[in-house]
Amino acid sequence: MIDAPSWRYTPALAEKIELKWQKIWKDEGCFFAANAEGPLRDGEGRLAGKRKPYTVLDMFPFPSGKGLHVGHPLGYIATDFVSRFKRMQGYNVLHALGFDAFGLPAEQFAIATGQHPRKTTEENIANMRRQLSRLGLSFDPRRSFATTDPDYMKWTQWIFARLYSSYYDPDFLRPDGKKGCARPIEDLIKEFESGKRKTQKPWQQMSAKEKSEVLNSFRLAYISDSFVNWCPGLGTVLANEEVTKEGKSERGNWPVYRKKLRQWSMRITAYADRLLEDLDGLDWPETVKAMQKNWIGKCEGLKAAFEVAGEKVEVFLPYPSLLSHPSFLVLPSSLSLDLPEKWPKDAKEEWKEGASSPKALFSSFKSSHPYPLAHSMDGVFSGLFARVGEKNVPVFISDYVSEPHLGIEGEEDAKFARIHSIDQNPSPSAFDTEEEALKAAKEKRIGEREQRYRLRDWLFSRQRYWGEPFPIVYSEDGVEHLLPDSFLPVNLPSLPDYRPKSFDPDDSSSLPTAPLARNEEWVQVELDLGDGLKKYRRETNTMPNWAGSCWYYLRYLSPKDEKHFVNPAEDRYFLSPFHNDQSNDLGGVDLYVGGVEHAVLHLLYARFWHKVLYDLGYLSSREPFYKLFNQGYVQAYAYTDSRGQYVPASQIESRFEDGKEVFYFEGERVNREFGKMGKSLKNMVTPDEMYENYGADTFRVYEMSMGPLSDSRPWNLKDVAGSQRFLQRLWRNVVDEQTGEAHVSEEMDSKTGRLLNKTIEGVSADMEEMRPNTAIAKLIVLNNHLTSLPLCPRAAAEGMVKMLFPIAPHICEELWEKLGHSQTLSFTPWPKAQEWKEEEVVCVVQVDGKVRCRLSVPADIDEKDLERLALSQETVKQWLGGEDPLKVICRAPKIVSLVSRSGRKEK
RNA sequence: GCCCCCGUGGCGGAAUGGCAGACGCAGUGGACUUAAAAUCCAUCGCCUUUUGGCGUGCGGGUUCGAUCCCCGCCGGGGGCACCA
Repeated sequence: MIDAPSWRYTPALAEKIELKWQKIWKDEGCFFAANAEGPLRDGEGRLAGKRKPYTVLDMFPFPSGKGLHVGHPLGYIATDFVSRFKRMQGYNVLHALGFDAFGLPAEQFAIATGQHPRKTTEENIANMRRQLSRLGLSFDPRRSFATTDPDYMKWTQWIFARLYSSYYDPDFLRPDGKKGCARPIEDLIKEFESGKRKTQKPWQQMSAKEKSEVLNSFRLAYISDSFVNWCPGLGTVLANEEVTKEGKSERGNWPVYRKKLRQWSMRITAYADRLLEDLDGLDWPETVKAMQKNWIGKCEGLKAAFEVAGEKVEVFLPYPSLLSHPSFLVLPSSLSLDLPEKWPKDAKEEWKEGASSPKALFSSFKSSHPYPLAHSMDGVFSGLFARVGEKNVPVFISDYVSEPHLGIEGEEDAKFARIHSIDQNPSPSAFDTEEEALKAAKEKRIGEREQRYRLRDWLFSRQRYWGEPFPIVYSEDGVEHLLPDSFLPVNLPSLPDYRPKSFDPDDSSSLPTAPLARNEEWVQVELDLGDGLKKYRRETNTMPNWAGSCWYYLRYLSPKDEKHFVNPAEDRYFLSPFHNDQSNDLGGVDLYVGGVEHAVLHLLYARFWHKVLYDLGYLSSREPFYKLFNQGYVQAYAYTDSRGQYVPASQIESRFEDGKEVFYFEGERVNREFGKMGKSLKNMVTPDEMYENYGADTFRVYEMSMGPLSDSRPWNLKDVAGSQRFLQRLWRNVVDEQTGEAHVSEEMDSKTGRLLNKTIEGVSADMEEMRPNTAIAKLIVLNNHLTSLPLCPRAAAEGMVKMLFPIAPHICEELWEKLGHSQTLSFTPWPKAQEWKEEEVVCVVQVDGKVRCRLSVPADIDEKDLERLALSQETVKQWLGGEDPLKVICRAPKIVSLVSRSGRKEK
């Protein structure tokens, strides 16, 4: 400690260097991306909007109250090295980070800490900014915002208004010349008024309420009656996920009831075809494409055909898996159904209606429900159609024994439900048991491809406080009215108590109420919507937090634009098709990095909005995200003692016993497990600890070197030392630890030159393909070689520093400066490999597939010469047993493969 | 159950048809040191140890040559959950 040279690359020096460069970058506006026009045009004069744009996007973070662990920044470090790499290649890189701050988690955190969500959200954002800023990420600070900012919320509401004011015309030509386009609802109204499009009752004779109903069946954002899981005990509507199999709430175990509720939806089903078609042109992981395809519903189904009581029965199964599922198949042969007394009236009526009229049933399926027959029970039974002769009859496949929503509580009740839902004469002549029916169905299945859209419209209302209010009011006749754009944003009123109301848990007749409904002063308004001052009631539901995350990437382009949600010139400059190296006409963000957990919903919703905005002429690109990359997760070891309790992972001692690693906590042997990083498993490591003990650069290098970016990997604190040693060695190679001055040689030997060249070649390819782990390995090889030299050649040092800069920017800037440069590395051109020829290469000679000899040969050796040379080798002759080879394969200059006569015989 | 992905040293992982185990961690031996840390050097799949033999979950196949391509198993992970 006393003897440590004053210029050793210690964590303390690393911190000093890191803070120094972070300040310089900030003061110089180093990461300002340049817009095509307007106030953000000049990007600090460096780029002047003339370069090719490159947009790098991180998935919108939610500012959690729990703080970050070392897994969270993984994706940000990845996008940062890509951004820095692209800047060095001469691109105008747009890289920004905002915050997705509305939604249930934010509200729950606020409730738990007894504060207002706006306050907790702002605090959490500040904390997250602090933790991230210490990483030295190259975001453009001018483009950051939160979804809760009134200025942003205004445009979210504005986009909702466009969706509400549009309908989908399957025959209208859209900008790319194909059929099917969103159009203003006014066009539809004109068609109704002129009689060009017929309605059941003449349009002119309809009441405002009737007109509203008709239009809502066309609007892309529409209001209708849908089912929800209502839990009076919690005073809230629950997601299906939050309801247990017993039909109770996961939290609190309260009864849950199915309720019809008037709420908002998005007509995403209208875009199903296009959402499927355009997937093919995207540079996305195949698994994510498959998940979206599966979700949208054009999946393969099975047609099963068999006979029941002399009649041919065909069944289409949208889930191929259900046939072999341990479920049972019941086939009624008539349409008369006797439904259980216990079933709610609604469900009974819908059931009968659906069963007796296949047509009605099919249309209701298309509009909102995934299963043709089971919609009234929604997932209780996977009800399907069967065709018996000319008749359509219901088929049930189920493995549920209990369905509390319908009053079916256990095995006995479930049987009751089954028996009553099938025919009185269940055709015993065909199948005596369900197993037989299943077997027959399996054997006779016809593997035809069928299409059904299972995709369902997107439920867009939440009975919650912390979300965007709808720009909607209701007149006294119950008809909804859109607020004009000049009324936006509709801000949230502050409520003394924003929590959900409490109800009698057993009162099934109660209805959920939105917290906003409690503020009568806010709800009741007097407005002039063009026909004089009138009284209205505001919509009291709020939007889900998908709303804000559906379009944030557009706002980064022109964050302060007061006239547009995105400035059209910036949209064209940054996102239009072919805007840089994109090979198709879809356009969109160049690179989108985030977790695979958003593979379906977020990505699907954002694509849907993007396409609508494209149809309406606001955007130039057909897709929002051209390339998608899913980074893996950082997992961590956790340790349990003999009682199964978790013990702090940071205090574990490992020893080697009989060649195996074993673990001790306070002298007691403990077990090692593997799982998520977090407080509950006592294995959390925070970025702050890493900054303090190693520095941000070491942390960045470690996270990027752990393995392929797309894989999940275990956090192993011991391994961090390797990354730290690498940076320390690099530092020592360039800087004299005693004086702090650069000590390099102006000469470079040819061996170092060749290795440098080879490294540039390899690292460039690795960076391009987002393989930082192998790039770092190659840089370590070069660095280890430089360590072995008496003095590091300047050219090699400068090459190293340039190549490592995207991953470990601070130390590289410092070394670059010490090497005598005054400009930041950020815009220094990425090194180019020289054209050079190896003179001599090693050739491998194989006999019967085994390497028997190595030859040093001229790189441009001719195949004949190489063959002759190989055959003249004594060892080769020995392995051939003195005979001529049976076969010779020569791939000059790398390999000669010989097949011996004896080797062939053995085979 | 169905679909997708993945199985390589003690560990994280390299190599995508051409010398398996790059690079890092851990381990072992040594140098330096009063000592420790740090640093540096050597070693580091298994068996024989000398030429060699065997090794990428298992069993087949294609090929001059297979971790890589094909077929069949075994094992692990993810999706199929209307959810933020």
